[in-house]
Amino acid sequence: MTATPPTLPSQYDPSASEQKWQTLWEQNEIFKADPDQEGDPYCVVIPPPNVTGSLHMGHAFENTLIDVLVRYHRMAGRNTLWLPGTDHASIAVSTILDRELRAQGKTRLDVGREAYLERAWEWKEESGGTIVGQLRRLGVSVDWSRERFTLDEGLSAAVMEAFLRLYNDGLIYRGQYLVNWCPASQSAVSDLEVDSREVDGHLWHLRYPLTDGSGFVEVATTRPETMLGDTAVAVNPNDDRYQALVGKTLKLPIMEREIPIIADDHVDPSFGTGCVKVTPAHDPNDFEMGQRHKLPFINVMNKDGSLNENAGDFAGQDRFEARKNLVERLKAEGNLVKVEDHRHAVPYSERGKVPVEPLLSTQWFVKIRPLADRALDFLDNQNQPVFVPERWTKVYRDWLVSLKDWCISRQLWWGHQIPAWYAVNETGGTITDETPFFVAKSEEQAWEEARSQFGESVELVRDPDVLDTWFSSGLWPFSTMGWPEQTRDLATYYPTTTLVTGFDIIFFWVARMTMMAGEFTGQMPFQTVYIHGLVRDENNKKMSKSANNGIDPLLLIAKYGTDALRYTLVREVAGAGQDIRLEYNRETDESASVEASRNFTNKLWNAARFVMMNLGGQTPAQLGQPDLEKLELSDRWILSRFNQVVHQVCHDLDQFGMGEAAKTLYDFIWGDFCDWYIELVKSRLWEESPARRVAQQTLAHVLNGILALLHPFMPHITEEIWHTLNQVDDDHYLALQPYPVADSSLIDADLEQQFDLLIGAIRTLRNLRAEAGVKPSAQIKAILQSESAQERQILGVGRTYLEDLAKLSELEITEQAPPQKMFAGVVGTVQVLISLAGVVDVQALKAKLEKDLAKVEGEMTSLRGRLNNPGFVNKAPDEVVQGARDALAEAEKQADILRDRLNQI
RNA sequence: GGGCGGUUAGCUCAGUUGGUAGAGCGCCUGCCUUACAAGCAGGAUGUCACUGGUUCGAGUCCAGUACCGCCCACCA
Repeated sequence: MTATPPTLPSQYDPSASEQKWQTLWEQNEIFKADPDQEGDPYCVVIPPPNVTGSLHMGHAFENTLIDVLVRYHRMAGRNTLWLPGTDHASIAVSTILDRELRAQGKTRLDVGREAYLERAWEWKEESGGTIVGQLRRLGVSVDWSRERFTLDEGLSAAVMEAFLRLYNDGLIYRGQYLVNWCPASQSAVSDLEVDSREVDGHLWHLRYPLTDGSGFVEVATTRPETMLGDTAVAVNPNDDRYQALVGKTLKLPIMEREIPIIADDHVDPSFGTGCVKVTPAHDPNDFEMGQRHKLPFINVMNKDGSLNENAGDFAGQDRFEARKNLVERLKAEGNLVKVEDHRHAVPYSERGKVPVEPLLSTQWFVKIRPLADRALDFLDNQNQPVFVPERWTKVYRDWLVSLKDWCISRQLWWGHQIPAWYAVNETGGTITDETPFFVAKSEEQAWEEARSQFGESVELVRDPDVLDTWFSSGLWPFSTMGWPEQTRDLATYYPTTTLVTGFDIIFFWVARMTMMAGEFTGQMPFQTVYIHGLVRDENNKKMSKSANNGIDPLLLIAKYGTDALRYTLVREVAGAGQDIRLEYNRETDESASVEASRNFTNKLWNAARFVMMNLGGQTPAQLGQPDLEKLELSDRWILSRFNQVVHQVCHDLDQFGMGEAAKTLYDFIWGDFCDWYIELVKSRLWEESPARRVAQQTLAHVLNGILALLHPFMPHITEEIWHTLNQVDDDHYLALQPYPVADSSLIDADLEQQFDLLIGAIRTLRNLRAEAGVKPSAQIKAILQSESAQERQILGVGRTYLEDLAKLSELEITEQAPPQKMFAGVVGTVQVLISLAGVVDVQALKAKLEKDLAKVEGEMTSLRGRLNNPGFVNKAPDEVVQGARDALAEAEKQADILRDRLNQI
């Protein structure tokens, strides 16, 4: 299967290669975790994508980041598990299925629970399959043998167990409270599933007459239809204007109901008239006031958003239609004082996209304070989990502090059905607030308990509602490993090491996991939470379905390859936690930044091709490690640079600096390795000699190292090249090779500095050639003059490099400046001269020298200014002062050389 | 109303513990040089948002201002 170097095409084709490795990795189960393997465990659970369709760019981004970390740690020797899976996404999938039914003119009630769920599972298979296929296209190194789904058997058992334990501990209760009701999905939703939107609405001022006929009270409302359920009007107890009214009663217009005027601190006397209508069954504040003052709770609304029989004449009308009609009626009766335009926040259902209605209903709740307080305790006393970037800690903490009880029941069918059975025979065959119920792990157990309490004739009906999706997701880090059983996986891989997710999900998911884990496992479920930013579109807009501005990762993968896309996403992420912007042209489906990464893959491909074509058919193993005794300057330089880079990349990755690591590798591979080392080594490769062998060893060694270093970022192309380079078969994989470890004995800062002089000299020579208009192919004579013996020595060692890369036919290295008229430049204190046989553009030469001189003189002025400042000389650290003196000396030398040359013209 | 990010080359962004600014893309010039034209060589480009402060020295630290963006929040 391994190709031979000469047959490799000059352009890398990702499409065949990527699929090949994805298949081989999976078939050979090389990412299958083994709890008995040695090494410190490193475990990540995937943030399970919803089975609502397909993956978007955010998923590609997130899973790429995870894969970089996971592959790095796996190669670094950790016992690694990345556990994949998907989430059933109760509301989201229900919304899709309901829409599908509606298109057929049906509702879920028409098809029945069983058929509905059958369809839901079909949908899950389809969408889940798509998503899993897309994850494979990303090349993620997950353990597919451990793939889980939040609604599969094991996880369902975990959910039941969790519910039961919380219930038995008094942390789950059922009761009638005001919930956020979404009339579109006809279900309760949690506070988090509500978005507030600024809406241009109105403020209706209504007039309620006093029962004793002594006048009126004016109230204002943004939802006039709720007045049908008013059971009081409230004023601030300290409001002098109304103190006399407190205790009196009003006659509610239309309903003709007598309602009291109460005093409550909640009322802000400075807003509006200072009088507030109180509708305890339809407003969260009023609900609390209702409780405080023991007011009646009158629910005037049905679950579909229409008004009910308590709304009198308006019964049966939709809430917005009723609003219009009611306002007309109030106006006709003279009780509408005025209508003002009013911009205000309206709570919208995140899923249903309609305003939510605070509605009184019976639901299941998790008593959250004990759970939240435990998570806070872990955070405050043990700093767990650690957030990266650190600033998210505060966001997480603030939220836990202010958290209220969590409504976990949803009036839907797709999900974990609540394990509560009602003895409906006790309440006339239906489930009411008073129906006795049994919470049990199984139906059998419920029956058993029911019979022992109510006798054989008891009739049981299971609660039709399902649990909030996040209830099961909250258990994900341990339920996926077999909890509540004490499994080998749990013992080894739990708590997990790192969780990678977006900030938008800290509340929804991260906090739920920490609370659940604290309760059930007594530990935080992960050590570190790495929070990444959003992927924004080319206009810096958040990608969203509604804006239809998503960029399909599959499209870019098809065009540029998975590795190119992955690399783009990672290298953009340098500022950890920052949003990233993806360049994209919607006309052509092209992305300049992904193209740049694709070019990088091609660069690597060709560098590898060059190396392999010059190894004489030998593998790195056959060539052996570079023979340190025989290394020449450029070999020692690239090995120094390489080890420096290994050190840097490992350091960055250990600190979650994936973007920095990616950039470091780019610069090293393209700059140091391709632009310099390969060019420098070429002349040695042309002919058989001992020098050639060291060059081959070094090339092979460094390339192999590059492949390993880059593998977490670009797993496919590196795997492909690695197999060809090393001529190994399908029983070995780069993905399982050890990550390079820096050999600090090969890092030589002095040598690198010396090498910079050579590079500088070559650059100066090339610059002179270009300025002088010398043909690129022409060989020329050059003189390098320096008074420094050390500089001359370095230049001497690098003589062939200078000759090769600056295309010199002759090179003289001298102490004394030659008098001839020559084209000149300067690097360090080296005077760089090229001869110009015949034609010299004197003006060009003069202009160049003057430009260089001006620059150097500017530098000198600045340095002198600093050194003449006693404050600087006395207070700055010695090495800084010395550095400035050295720089000034060099600049003066350079200026001398340049002036000298100018004078000669 | 609270809180958090951001503001650096035409565009997208880096900038480590304070020591006079970098990359990619784009642009200009010249090259199809036997790894790569998805390439090579050379070049141009910046009142580091604004104001003040600390310091010998500030893109970097402190205070404030402006603009952009995000999160949280029950003003009817």
